[in-house]
Amino acid sequence: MVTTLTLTDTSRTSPDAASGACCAPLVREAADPQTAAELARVFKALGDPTRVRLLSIVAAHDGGEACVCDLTEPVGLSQPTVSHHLKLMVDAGLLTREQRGKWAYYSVVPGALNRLGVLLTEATG
Amino acid sequence: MVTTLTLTDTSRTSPDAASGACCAPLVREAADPQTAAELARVFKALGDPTRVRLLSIVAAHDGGEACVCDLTEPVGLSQPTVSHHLKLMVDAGLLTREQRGKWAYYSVVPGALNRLGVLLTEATG
DNA sequence: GCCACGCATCGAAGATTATGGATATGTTGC
DNA sequence: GCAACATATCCATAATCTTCGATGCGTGGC
Repeated sequence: MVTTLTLTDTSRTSPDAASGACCAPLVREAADPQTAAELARVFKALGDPTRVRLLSIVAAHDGGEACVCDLTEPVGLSQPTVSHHLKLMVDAGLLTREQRGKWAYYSVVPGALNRLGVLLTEATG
Repeated sequence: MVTTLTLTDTSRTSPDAASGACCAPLVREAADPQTAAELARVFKALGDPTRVRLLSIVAAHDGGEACVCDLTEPVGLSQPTVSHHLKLMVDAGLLTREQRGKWAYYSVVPGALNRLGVLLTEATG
């Protein structure tokens, strides 16, 4: 059901994938509908205060990863809700999930935020 | 009703404003709830395909500005809908509106996207 | 196998959002 | 003031989102 945005690893995936380094800085030329849709999906994943906090907490956590049990209390939401938000960000290509034993460890996809940032940053030079 | 995010012009506004250069790159330390909420509001404004396209079209347009009449046809939506989306982005501090004659010209707030980008970009050094 | 634990999924309720038709507001020209 | 035009606002509807309780699924320990 999800188009697997492939913000994940542009080194091996098709270059037309998504918010990767595929396209001009958003400000240079009008984004085509498909690119806009893919971009919007990532932004939408960041468009919720809870998710921003979750992402930030995960990134700042020891080892750059955290399990759900580390996250429910800081954001003050139920475990299903936190799992739901995490899944959204995984689908958006912002987080990865790794199951180790009974725990599911989430971590920020390396470079995902950077690529987004580059897209936003106008090479003002 | 809107908190006027002040992504607009950090040179004269209070430094605690919003997604300005106020805070660590989101990945360095866990964002506090208020910062997360302010950030999320900007991301939410970008979390819609139509708005991404509108922003992109405006930015890429001649003179970096465009009126509503320039925008309805490219996105294929009604004028009220386009106006609504534009207002959302103005409230989020991404666009500015300037009325000149009968037309309302929208343009990207200088530096707004850059500041967002910096927040996302982890100073990997 | 059974139980406890961590987490995902399901289902539902409430809130928010996107969209456009009708209409109000503001501007220009007469 | 009136008419024409460009936008904004209002209202209603359909779609989507957030949230959580209940429940299912996988793992580890006994």
